[in-house]
Amino acid sequence: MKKIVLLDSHAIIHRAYHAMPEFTARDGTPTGGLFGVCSILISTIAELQPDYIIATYDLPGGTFRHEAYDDYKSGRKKSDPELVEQIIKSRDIFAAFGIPIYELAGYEADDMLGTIAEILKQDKNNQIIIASGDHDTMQLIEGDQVQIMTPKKGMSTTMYNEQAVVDRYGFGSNFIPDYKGLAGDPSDNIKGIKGVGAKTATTLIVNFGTLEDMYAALHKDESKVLDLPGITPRILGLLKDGEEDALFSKELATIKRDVELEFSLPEQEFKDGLNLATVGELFRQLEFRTMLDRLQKAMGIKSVADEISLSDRLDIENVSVEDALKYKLAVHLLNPTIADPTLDDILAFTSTGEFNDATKEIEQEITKLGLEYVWNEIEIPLAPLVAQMDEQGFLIDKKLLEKKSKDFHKKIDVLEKEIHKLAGQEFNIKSTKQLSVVLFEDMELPTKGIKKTPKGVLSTKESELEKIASEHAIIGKILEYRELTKLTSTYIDNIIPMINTGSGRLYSRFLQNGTVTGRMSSKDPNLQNIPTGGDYGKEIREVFIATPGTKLVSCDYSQVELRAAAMLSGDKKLVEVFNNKEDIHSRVALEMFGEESADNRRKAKVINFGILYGMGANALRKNLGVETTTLQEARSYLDMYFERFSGVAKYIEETKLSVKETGYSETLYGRKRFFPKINSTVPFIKAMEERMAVNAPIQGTATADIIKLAMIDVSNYITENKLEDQIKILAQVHDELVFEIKEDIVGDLGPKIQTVMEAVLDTHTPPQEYSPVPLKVGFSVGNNWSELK
DNA sequence: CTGTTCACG
DNA sequence: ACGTACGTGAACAGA
Repeated sequence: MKKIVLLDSHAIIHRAYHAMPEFTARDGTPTGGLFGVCSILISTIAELQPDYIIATYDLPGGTFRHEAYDDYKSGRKKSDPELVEQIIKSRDIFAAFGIPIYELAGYEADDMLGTIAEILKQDKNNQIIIASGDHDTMQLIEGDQVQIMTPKKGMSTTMYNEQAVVDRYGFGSNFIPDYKGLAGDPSDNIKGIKGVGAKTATTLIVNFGTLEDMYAALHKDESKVLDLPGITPRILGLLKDGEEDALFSKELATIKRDVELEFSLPEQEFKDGLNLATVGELFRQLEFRTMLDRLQKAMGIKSVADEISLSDRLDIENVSVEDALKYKLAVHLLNPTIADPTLDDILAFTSTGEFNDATKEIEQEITKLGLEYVWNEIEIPLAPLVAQMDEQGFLIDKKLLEKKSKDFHKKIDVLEKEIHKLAGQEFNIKSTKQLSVVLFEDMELPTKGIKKTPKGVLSTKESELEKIASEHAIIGKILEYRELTKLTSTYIDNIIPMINTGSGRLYSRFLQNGTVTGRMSSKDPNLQNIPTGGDYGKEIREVFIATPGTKLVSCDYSQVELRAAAMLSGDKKLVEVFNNKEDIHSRVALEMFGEESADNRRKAKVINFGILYGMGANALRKNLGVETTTLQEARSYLDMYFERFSGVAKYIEETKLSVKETGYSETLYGRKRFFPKINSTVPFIKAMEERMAVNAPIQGTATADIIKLAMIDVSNYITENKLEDQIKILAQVHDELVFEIKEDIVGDLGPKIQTVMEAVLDTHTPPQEYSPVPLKVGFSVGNNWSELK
């Protein structure tokens, strides 16, 4: 079975042009319509996975229909020059994709579609899908073999087969020209019979079939027509008078299927003929940065957009891929605000545009800033491991996930109905704007103490809605609805199509240089924010399963950020607590409140985490609970903490001072983050820079340097002991590594990995003085991700 | 595209 | 008087 997609290029471009904002490239050329065409093309590829794609075009100038009828399509506005320009350029897109174009003077794209479909359907092994912007082409539908894909609201689409046409019109697709002959089609300025509308036309077709058959019957015996419901003597008169109009209109509305054109399927299937380098080059010219990535996703190619364009360009520069990657890592260390730098970011280091000149400059900068350690000992050795992790993927129980999708949708439907009932009206609960109006204007719920969004609308975020939860039962329902729709759309429905149909695994992309603090990030999908908490979170983690014969293992660093804070600050008590293996939150509670009750420990925990982020009194109060804590109390807690843990206070002050002098703060291994606005005269900006400057070394030491070193050491352990087939790293979640380990060896290997991870500071002596603190790694085993931790 | 909300560490 | 606790990615609405 071959799936062949026929594109009505004009319809697609018109739709794309009007649906998209007015993009322009840097040189001012309009590209919005072209962007839309690429998007539609890519989503069509993703959805249908066609074996062949063929495009058709209208040519400028009249068609045989204009010759027959002066007013054909005369009601249409003339196209904008911007649109015309993009129609011409759109041919380049199809050319780059290797999609053949069919067109013929005197005929419309529809006639090409009709003719090509007619030829292709002779082979019953061909399935033909006509992607069209409007409903004109419906008449070409035939059973399930020839179907139409038309746009729905927004960018989504609907498929029509024969049954869908019958459901919609009440008759088969072959009667659509007859229908237009009677009822007309205002969009093409086809008149039909004046006074005959959709209802009458449908009645007549259902009873008589084609126009010709209807008129034959009518000429024979008018009473048969008059017997039909809704057909009055007046309408009969219209039909008799309009016979010529009707037959002419039908002719205009009939798509040709026998245009003389030489057609043959391309020699290669679409995916084999596609040259990514060519398409990539076109996207670069058009400045569509994300498009190549989307195309590769659509085609199920597991590789990175940048890598393709990179290797493509490297041929020209004669530079190895390894070198390019290595210097991209260096560029990120020099300017961590650039996430995942490109070749251009490397070349920006020199005015000559020569790769080799740029590398000389970059190396000097790395040395000057003392970044050699992070670059050579952490980032470079890590790169191949991240690539391995990307390729490994995570096995998913797709059946179970699909079942959960159904269950969750059922619950959502019930909640939606309840919410609409309680509100006394139907509205889009997902729209914060609509929700705000319904709750605070229509239902007049109290607005006192409810914060506004920056745009001045009353906020509907969870923390605000909780304030009025007791006022009305609808609030609880809304919060539950939110939770459920969020989880369902993000972690169920959007994950299902990302599961590789061959391996059943889910492949995320981990970026080793994706964040300013040196942390990794994960995307498409993000495996670092899969829900943990609650019943629903558990349900989602259940579908991440171990490959048969293996177990999932999680090794997570316990309180690694607080330990990093201890190492960096050298605070006596903090270091002592970790060295004595005490419970840090209890100890802080004891120091601050004199006793370690459960509630004091909870408070201490909030304070501990807040300190890491540079929290102020207001924020502390909010997190401890505004009901139970006054601002005074919050202030005194902070004062007390800094008094008892004066080493931490000193570290914070010293960090701020040194950032003002050097412009950066740094991690234990010398990774830098730069703060150009630290001396800002705007108090808020300055304060924010200071908080970030204090947090960056802590976050960076713990969840960038240490975990990255752990990945390297674990990997070395695996290679040294030839365990490559026994254990795989599946994911990194900042302070946690998730592995898949062969069942029979997991009992031995698990603890070994744990030991390796706990030893990273000993294995890699930091390039600067610090106060050593032991690292602790937790360990858990299970058959799915929900059983871990 | 931007703004809002919310999932994770 | 208040958007002032750090770092992410993603979905959705609305323009």
